[in-house]
Amino acid sequence: MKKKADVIERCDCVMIHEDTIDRVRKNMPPEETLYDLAELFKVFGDSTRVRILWALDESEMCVCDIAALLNTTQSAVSHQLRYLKQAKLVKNRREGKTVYYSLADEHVKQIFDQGLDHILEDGK
Amino acid sequence: MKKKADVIERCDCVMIHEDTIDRVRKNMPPEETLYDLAELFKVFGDSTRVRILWALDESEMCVCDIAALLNTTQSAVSHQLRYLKQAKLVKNRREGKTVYYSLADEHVKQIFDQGLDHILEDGK
DNA sequence: CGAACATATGAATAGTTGCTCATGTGTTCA
DNA sequence: TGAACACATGAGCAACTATTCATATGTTCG
Repeated sequence: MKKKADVIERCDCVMIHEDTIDRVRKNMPPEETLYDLAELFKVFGDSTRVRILWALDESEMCVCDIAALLNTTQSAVSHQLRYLKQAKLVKNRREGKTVYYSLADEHVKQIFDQGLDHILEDGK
Repeated sequence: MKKKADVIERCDCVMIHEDTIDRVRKNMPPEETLYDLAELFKVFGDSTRVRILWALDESEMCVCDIAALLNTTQSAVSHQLRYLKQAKLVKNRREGKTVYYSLADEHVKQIFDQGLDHILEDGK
């Protein structure tokens, strides 16, 4: 059947459940949305960034404070803060020589809590 | 002061807010927990895996179906499914030659929804 | 058993990423 | 103005990752 060949371009199997595929496809968000979603979670997928975000959820902090807290370098923290700012998850304000960072999104803690649920639940 | 030198090993700045750092440190979860949390989000940080998980939230599917739906190869899907299974996010059952995968965790959709909130909110 | 099919997996590769190191920018203060 | 400090940033590198390709495993059926 020609239709099948059109739909399945890269799968080397014979399609088994075409109705399922069509139904699922209809209910899926646009591919771009899922791509953006993955990009967001990529931000949370690094322990340095997770620790920074968790710290900022506790208190506004300057770059030097964060570096000391995480026992890493100022440069590494600064690079990650730039990343986090691009993702609109943190904001900053300057006060003299010091730049204070804080959370820019109230979802962060909620997302963390959902993730913790998973981790703690099955004792992984 | 000697104490400062002990605390700040890798930060090349003079510590400014020692009280803030101490307070935040007390309220932070153990480092291992935050590491595990980052590992979990790393799973969600890839659009192929996000699409697989979203699809499985709609319906149980076999490997071939998923590959056709995502327009990718059976091998790529199979590799990612292994990853997802290790993360305890999917489970599978065999029925003859076919292996059906489904979600193993009801948190997945909730975590996705939280993430979507962030994306849609500020029109990123 | 052997062919056909669905899936799994190991090795190789191209692309990505997080850190370090060196240096640049912006601010304060003497 | 220039030294000192906090922070930002570009280049380079080592480590990781997602896919592809080839092949192996497991199942059904004639």
